[in-house]
Amino acid sequence: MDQTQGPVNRLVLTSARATKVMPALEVVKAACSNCSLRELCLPIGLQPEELKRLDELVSTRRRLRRGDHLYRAGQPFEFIYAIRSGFFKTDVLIEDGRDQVTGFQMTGELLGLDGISSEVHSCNAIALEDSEVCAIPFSHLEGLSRQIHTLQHHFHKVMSREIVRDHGVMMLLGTMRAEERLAAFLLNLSQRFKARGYSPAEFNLRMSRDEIGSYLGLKLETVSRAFSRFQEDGLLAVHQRKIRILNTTGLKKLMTHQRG
Amino acid sequence: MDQTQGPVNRLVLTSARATKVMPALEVVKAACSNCSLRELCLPIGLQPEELKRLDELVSTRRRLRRGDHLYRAGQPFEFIYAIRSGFFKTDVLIEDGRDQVTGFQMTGELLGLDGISSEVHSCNAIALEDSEVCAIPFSHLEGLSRQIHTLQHHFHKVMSREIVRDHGVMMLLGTMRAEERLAAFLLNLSQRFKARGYSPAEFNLRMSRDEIGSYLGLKLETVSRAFSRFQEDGLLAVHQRKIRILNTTGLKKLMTHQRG
DNA sequence: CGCGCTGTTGAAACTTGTCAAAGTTTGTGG
DNA sequence: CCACAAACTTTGACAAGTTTCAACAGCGCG
Repeated sequence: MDQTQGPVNRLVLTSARATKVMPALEVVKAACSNCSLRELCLPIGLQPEELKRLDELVSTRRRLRRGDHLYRAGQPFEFIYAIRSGFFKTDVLIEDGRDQVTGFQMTGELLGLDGISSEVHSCNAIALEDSEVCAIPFSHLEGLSRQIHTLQHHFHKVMSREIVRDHGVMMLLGTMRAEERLAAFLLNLSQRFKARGYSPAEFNLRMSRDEIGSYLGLKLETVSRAFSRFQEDGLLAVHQRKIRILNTTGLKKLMTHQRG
Repeated sequence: MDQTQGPVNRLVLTSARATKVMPALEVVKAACSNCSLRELCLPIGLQPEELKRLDELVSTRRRLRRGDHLYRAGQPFEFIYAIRSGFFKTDVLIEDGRDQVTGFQMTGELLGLDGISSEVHSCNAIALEDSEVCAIPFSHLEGLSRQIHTLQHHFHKVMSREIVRDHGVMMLLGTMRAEERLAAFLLNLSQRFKARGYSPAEFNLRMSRDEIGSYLGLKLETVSRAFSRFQEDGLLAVHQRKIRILNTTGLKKLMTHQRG
């Protein structure tokens, strides 16, 4: 991630809630136990002993270049992926050619949960910048989570969180108008960058206006106009994909403003 | 469920009342092993021995009248609920007063998965007709699924299926226009009724136009107009909440029709 | 230095929402 | 069992928001 500002504090937290600060950072090897993301990712709350056993699962690392597919809809499901670095989008396609971005995923988040239900991936996952993921064989994960209660519970929480997130997006798509959607989108990104130790006020978008539009159920022109409007109103400074939030409260107010 | 046509195959939806009337059957107890839904619900694929152990979990039954809340957003999460009979909706509310229906659930489906992530329910679940559910203490379910591989895997599939379903709704909300959304909605209901042994062509809607609209991201007037249009075009026969699908292919074609 | 991709802006067209009124059904209490 | 109220549904006319189409600007790359 080439954030405009590097990590301002060293990680960490899961949801917007728990905050914890880790002072030192060891060298990263291909193991959860010395991964800087362990408090953000799957290993949350595990004991050192348990962590070691998780290490054995995460055998494979995979590097992707910008534009590469991590997996495609229709491919057999085998792995859950944890994002070590980088930025992804997932999208679904239907026969008639329409498609929609269903999410943007960043460091510490899991990809592939959609594949469990039918043993086949139901969406595409595409790297929006050079990225690295840990591939976790799902059957092994199930095996280990039968042995480690904490891991099991945490995994269930992650899946549930995804469901709750999706409900939020449904809400956004179903009830908000264009500018409200974009405000909600930016505030969400801001919060997630913040949670990862980056500036919540200034960041680079990894996705195009078209991809934002697809995610928000809008045409790219509408997204572009909303950006312009926000800039006119002094809420943002926008230079291409570089965003600076000037007025967070203003954005929040706009987002929750009753329509009409 | 007062379907316009009873079950067309032998999948019997038992209520306490129905049981009394059927002398040949044993009295229905609060157990999965003699529940007619066991092939639709959580116990799929379990061995008789394993089924017995699941029985011990499902201690509580709960009856609800039309309009009753099964749970409310903000309440502590403790149970997963399996619908034995009836029909539910879930909805989310945000501060500014907006709300959205996030789903309609029927027999054999699970409710409450949203609560796992934060130990608190994130939406309301409301009965749209008199209903009955089995309450499954989630911690027990986790415990048992650490012992029964099949149960664990099936539960993961159910959660994943919910995620995939949500992606479908996002697609619908993000890319489809009003009539396409309603067509998709009706075809989905039709399919689910069919899976339960009811007529896929003729059914009663359990929800109001307003609730359909909320789910589809439309105003009730728009839903009403779409129904009228479908009727004019000979796709449906609509009498209040009673729907008869006259032309399934027509609906499908309409649903997948490119916009423009 | 120009080409291609991405983003911005304008005007017109289209879809859906809003407001309003009237029709229909359901539920309740006399 | 009827009458009335409340809730729900339908329909029309108009307004608002978003998309579509089109032209152009800016940036990055070869």
